[in-house]
Amino acid sequence: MTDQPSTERRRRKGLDSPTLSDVAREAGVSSITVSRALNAPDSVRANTRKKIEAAIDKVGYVRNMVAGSLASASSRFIPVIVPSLSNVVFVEVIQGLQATFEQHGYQILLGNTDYSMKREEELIRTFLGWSPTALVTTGLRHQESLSNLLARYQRPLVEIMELGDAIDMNVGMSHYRAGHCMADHLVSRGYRRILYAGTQMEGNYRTRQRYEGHRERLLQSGLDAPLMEWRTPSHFDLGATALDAALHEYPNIEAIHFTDDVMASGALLHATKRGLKIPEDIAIAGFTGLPFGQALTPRLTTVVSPREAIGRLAATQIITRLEGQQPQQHSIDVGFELIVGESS
Amino acid sequence: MTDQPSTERRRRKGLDSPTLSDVAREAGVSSITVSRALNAPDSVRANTRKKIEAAIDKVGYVRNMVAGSLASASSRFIPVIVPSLSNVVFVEVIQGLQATFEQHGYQILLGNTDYSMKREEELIRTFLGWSPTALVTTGLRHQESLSNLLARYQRPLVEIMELGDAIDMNVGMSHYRAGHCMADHLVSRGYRRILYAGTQMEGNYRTRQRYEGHRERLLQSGLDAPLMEWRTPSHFDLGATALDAALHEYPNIEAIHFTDDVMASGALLHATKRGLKIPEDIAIAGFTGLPFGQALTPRLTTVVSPREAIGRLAATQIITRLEGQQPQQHSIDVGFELIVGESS
DNA sequence: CGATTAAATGTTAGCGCTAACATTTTGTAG
DNA sequence: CTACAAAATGTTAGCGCTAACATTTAATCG
Repeated sequence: MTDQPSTERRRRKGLDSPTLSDVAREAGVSSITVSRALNAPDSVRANTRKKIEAAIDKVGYVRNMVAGSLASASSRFIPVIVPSLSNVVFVEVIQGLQATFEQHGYQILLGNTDYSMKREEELIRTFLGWSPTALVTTGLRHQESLSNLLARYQRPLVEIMELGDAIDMNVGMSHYRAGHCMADHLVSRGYRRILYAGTQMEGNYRTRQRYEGHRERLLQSGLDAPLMEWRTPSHFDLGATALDAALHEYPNIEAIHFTDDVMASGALLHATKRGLKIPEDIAIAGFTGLPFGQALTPRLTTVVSPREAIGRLAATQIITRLEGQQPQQHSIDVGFELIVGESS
Repeated sequence: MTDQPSTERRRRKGLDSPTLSDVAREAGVSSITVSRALNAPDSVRANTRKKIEAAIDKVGYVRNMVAGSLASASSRFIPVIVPSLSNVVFVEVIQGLQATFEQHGYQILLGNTDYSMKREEELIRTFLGWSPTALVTTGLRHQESLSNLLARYQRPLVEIMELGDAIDMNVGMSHYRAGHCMADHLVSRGYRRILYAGTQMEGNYRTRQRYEGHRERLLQSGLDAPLMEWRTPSHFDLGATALDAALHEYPNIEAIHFTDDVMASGALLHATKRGLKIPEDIAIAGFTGLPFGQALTPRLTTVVSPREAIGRLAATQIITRLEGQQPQQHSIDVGFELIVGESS
């Protein structure tokens, strides 16, 4: 008769840690007021806010973001999908994104596709379960089912790295034009037998877009546009291997336009070691504008794009939209710059 | 009389997306069974599972991870705190962590401290609000208040990169011994006037631990252990600057032991450009074992540690514990390897 | 083949927070 | 000092899922 068994029937493990109501009780207000003090401090009187802050300290309150996200159906998470972390380019883009998002209280959920569109879709589907505030993914090409999904997505979405028909917003550059620009440089330097060489052109199709631009420019001058491709990831040693292979396959080649600075630098260093004169015996060009390419002698000719800026701009586009405004433009061309070193 | 206004009083925005119960209704089971089919497929009969899977497809169910995390008080998030993303070392460690965690369905929450212990504490406190499953942070030194917090943390915790008294578990190497090892190499090569040079030794105190080891070895042989330090982040150009400054300050110097391969490579390239012979005029050594250091001529002498393995091992330690077992050892020494190039 | 046990499924009650609406307090003008 | 609007705070009811216990169904055995 003394107990009330039915009342006590179930008990959840309930982390003993204090909750909003503990803080509220301590501060002598209701829990929604504490919630407001945390989420919109200006909507609470300074005096009340002070009491709440004291109560938070006193009880050692740690905010439960999960509960908040469930109640508000939004999580302050922003998934960022990149194809690789081995390529510095994406790391720098991420840094730009992170720096900007952090200032606004958003947290990146990093997803790595390894250049697989299937993986991209899986990752995005999983991340959607976290009620993300917005979405950032790499490239404009996706599996059809993912494109459909994204087209219906109601929150800000930025596709980065390239330019074109974006689902929502877009920050990037034209890889076609970058390839065209480098080819133009090489042709105008007087090189005629120019090889395009690199790796992973299936998965990283932007590499191939640069080749298309390159090819177009060579054809304009009535030149052939030979191509050599490797399947393994880009690496310094592969640059060396590629140079040997290229000289074997095309003994008269005058210039090699590599898909990236890593291979180009590897080739450049290897050429020097082989006693080849650069650019007299062979000219070398890269893409990306990595610091070590510019530290070499001769300096590597390359095309550089503002990688961290891509991240910052993408984040800014999203923040603008989240603040209820429309960004100036839905598509931002960050452009690129030709860096002419002594390697060409 | 037809309406029931009181029943309809409030309505939450309720994302129209289907929930577990929608799936359950469709499959003709209860929602907990659907939950089990997702979380522990083996606990549901194959037949039932099939019906549920069909229902999921039919209604287009997307799992709400937030609700699940709240109900279970655990989120499958594992925060990873690193001091920098500009240093490839940490990127590779993250790749190792991610690869392993992904296989087990855990998601990294990436935090970047910029070598600030204050920032580290802020990040961890925020991440704790996400009910993380475990925690990974860099280094053994933290703000006192954070150390106290972590000491009370009830879930797996790995401190990476260095060796010593860990709060819970530990994966790393001895930076002291690495510095000692390189100094030993240089001394045994016959160099006597050896400079230690590098950057950011306050924040990245592991750099200084290597100096301590270096210094100890030189003192053993009765040699001086001069030190030059810059405040700016490591960079190829800084390596060049450092070389000039070192030769100006210590005209007779025979060898320079740099804090990292980036500066060492920058110095090496700059020395070659200046017409200095390596290692005859000046020997150069680095730390990290980055690919481009090994692509140079002469190859850079350096110390390499298994960076991705650190990540994989740290993740494995955590997984082991989450599976209810005790890992073989709480502290794992991944060691390091001296790579002797032609630069020393 | 009924008794016993194990496996599968169901019922109920929250997890800790915030949206939506309700009420009280404060500020301001006449 | 009242009337009214605006600002601050409160009440209530979930968000969508899973822990804990309850019940049903299938499997095993003498």
